Amino acid sequence: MNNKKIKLTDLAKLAGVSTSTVSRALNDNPLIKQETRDKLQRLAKEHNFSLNTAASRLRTQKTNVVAVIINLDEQTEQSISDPFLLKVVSEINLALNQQGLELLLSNSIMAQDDWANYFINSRRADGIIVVGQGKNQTNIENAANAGIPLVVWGDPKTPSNYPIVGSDNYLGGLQATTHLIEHGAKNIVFLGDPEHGEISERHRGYSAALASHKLEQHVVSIDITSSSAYRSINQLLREKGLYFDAIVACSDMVALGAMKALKERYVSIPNDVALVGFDDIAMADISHPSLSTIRQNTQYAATLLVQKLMQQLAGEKVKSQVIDIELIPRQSSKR
Amino acid sequence: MNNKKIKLTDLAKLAGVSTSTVSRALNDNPLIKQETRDKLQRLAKEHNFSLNTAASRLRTQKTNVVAVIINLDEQTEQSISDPFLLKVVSEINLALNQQGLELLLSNSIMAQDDWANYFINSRRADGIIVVGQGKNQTNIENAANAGIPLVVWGDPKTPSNYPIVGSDNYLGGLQATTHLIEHGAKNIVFLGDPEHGEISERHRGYSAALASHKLEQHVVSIDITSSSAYRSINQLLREKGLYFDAIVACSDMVALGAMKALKERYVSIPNDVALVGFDDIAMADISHPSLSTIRQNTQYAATLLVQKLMQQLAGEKVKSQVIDIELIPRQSSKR
DNA sequence: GAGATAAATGCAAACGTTTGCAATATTTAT
DNA sequence: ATAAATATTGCAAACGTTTGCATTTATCTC
Repeated sequence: MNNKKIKLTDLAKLAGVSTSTVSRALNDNPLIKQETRDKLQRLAKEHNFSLNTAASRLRTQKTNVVAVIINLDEQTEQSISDPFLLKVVSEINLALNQQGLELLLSNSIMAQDDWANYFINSRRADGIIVVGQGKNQTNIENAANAGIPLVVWGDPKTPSNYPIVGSDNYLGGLQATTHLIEHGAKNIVFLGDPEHGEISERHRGYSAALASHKLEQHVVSIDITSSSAYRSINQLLREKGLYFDAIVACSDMVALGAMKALKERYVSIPNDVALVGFDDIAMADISHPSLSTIRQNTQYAATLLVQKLMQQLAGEKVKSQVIDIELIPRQSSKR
Repeated sequence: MNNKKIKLTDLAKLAGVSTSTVSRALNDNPLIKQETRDKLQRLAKEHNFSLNTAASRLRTQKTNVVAVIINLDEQTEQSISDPFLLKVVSEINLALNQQGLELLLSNSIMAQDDWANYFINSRRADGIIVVGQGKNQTNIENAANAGIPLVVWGDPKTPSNYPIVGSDNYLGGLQATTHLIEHGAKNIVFLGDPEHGEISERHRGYSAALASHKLEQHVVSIDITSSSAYRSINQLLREKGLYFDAIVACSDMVALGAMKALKERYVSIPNDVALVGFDDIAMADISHPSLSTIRQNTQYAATLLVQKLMQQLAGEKVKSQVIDIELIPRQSSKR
């Protein structure tokens, strides 16, 4: 490794041209003759030179960084345990990179409350992608009101002054429930917290499906974790017995937690209880019986999130967008 | 939102003090009277002011950012599907934040090959945490040789000129295998790629356990994905029948994939085939039968990784460190 | 081949902090 | 009360790019 850190000026001296030329050449500015550009880029590579991003950011007032905030509910440990959220982040990372943007990962510890100030005013990032609406939208709303580029992964039907990209949760809930009904279910439990952003829409879909078949609701409100599902189904069976014949779970992890409780008590799936999850995480296919679920197209969602963010960066106004979901029927609902 | 972006100078004017004083006050420099500090910090908050990180980074030559590189093997889709890696990242994020550091997430798309140059020379980050050794260590070695602050999550027993934090994979493999032998297994399959960094050590442990009991090896080399495991176990059963009575899997996801294949063919777990995984992801406990596994203490690992990185940033030399693993016996190996 | 147009390069002023050193205000010792 | 020591604050020069404008060089046009 060389003794001193080389900078743009040094490179310019070496090449016998001005710094302007080097700067433009390295940024592939067509003002500079192709030949010169090539030569300088080669030189830069040779000398292991990289533009100092701190300096360029200061000068250009752009960072090419996007902050991704995993918006977890206060104490629910959803983030760490649920592969789905992390998968979304992973897809966003890919989508950002394809646009030459970098991803600053953040849970809500650092950012505290004032996202606009912490991320944007401070020039840490050019825009924000929030993953998950959580129960409480005030943080998001404040950021949006501050007029910063912002996109949210969540339920796109939620009325909001910021763009939300997400699945058609209502339809998802509806389809999942209808699917179970069509397979003969009469007493369908909804397992999940109907207060929670995205999930409340799924619950609405569930309600609608039941209503149109004159069936009764059975809502069991729990945290979005498999262990919470496991415990509550266990308790239910103990205290009330098997009063239901199907479950619509608010996520696959929740469904899998429930599944375990059922299997342990020798409740047959899908014969005694049919089951549909939400998300289509890898485990849904791997579990046995495999889990019927509503697939969310995270990859498409990620590109859309990034696209909408970039449009905002370019000054355009963008709107929420609903992404189609898809029912993936597997063994857990086959009778 | 205000019309103009306010800067340090403006704040200084507002308060009737010099910029030096404001700068020091906001950085809580004890040179400044406590009273003044409080006043200025309050003023900053009032005016929604945040230091421009681009400027400070340029001036201080520090970013307080750490790049985390998910080091995935060329085409294996491990990263996206395996919850374990993402959990590690999540823990690292937490550990970094607790130290006031931010996390720049990167898969190897952006960074190309020259990590030192891309992340450090360019002042994108102060140091690098690499998650996973992969099959090929040259990228890591190059970065290390460039003399940049670097820590790797991997197998700490790998000889290297950079510090590696990771579980005692050899012992893990040994314990998993011994555990199965003690429960009567005679023909134990090792399911995983013995060429791969961390896994090769697990394989060595497996070999050692077999050797000391005079048992024969059965290595089935596969990608680190559940679907790959599913397919290969299926194929094995079809082509060779049930010639084994236990499996040591190189990860939980792999174990779960295998489990599915077994269950589908009505091979009883653990009676016909006992199973031990590696990682202890959430699903291990939720699967049915629950999966015995070797738990990796990711949380401790994360704090250690961050600690060692910070020591390097402070100029110290640090060494690799082995983290204890723990056998978690569950149903999949109980006979 | 001269004048005009277009292409390529250079000059120098920002961008918004931090910090060594100098300067001033405050306290302490005598 | 004065000198010396200490606690606070201010001055001004960096940090390494980018970019509008001026300048030089090459290419046309007639």
